[in-house]
Amino acid sequence: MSVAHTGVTPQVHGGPCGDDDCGIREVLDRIGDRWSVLVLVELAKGVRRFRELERAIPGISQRMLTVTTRRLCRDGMVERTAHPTVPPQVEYRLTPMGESLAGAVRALADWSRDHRDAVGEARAKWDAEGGATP
Amino acid sequence: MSVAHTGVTPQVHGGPCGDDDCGIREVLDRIGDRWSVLVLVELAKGVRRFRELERAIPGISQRMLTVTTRRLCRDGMVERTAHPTVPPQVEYRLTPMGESLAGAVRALADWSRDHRDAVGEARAKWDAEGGATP
DNA sequence: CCGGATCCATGATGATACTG
DNA sequence: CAGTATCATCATGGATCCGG
Repeated sequence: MSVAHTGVTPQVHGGPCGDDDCGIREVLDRIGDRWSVLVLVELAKGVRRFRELERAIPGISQRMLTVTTRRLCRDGMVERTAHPTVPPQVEYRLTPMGESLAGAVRALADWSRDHRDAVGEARAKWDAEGGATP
Repeated sequence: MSVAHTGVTPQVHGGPCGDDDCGIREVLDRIGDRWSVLVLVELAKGVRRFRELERAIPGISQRMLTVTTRRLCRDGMVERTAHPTVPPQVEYRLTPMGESLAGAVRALADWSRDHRDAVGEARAKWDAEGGATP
């Protein structure tokens, strides 16, 4: 893709993928989209309001923030608290399970940071050689 | 992209994550697609040939397997060895970096299995309540 | 401020047929 | 066996307008 999307919800085409899956697709179907992890990481820093999340995550649109938070709520990762004030005030915070997931995600992020350069080199090499295998 | 959020709040997990997205998007842009992790997990079991991978991953098409393995090769996760025999014989194996990534992915898969039920319940509850905020 | 609803562009994926 | 090529499809996500 440049991995832009990847279904967040199980696609209609999804295959059986029985036990070979290791359940890995389960998570990726939830956080593999463009924004979920970013919201997760931001909320791991503390309680946030809608507008705060929007400002903290450059490039996200109102719609995608709504869609993403809602999805995370549905999956039990995020808790939403609306105060009936004027103007409206809504707070988002991670549930214990959400915190747990954020921790697991952070491990992967650490891996990414540690190997960023190596991946870049491998890619540059591949591109320079035109995809051959010398 | 630079982060614009106002203040860095104390970390919940102790990990700094101070910059931007912690680089988490970097990995997800590589393995967040539908097939990469499945190929990764299968190759973590040992060397595989093209057909073997195809059979081991239900639902993947020839094209997507080609695209996916090639991408993993380009990023330095997989090594491709073609034997000039008849019929052709091509072997794929993880590089050390690929093994490393597979390990990190396995951790996430473990999380997934451990919380599968909890997520299912949360989702069922949400759906039953029509997305309300009880 | 916090969204919901709609239209639309894009790109990942799938199906199928064809080579070496 | 191990791909390559081409076309069709459909979710994802962006833009925008509207309402509470």
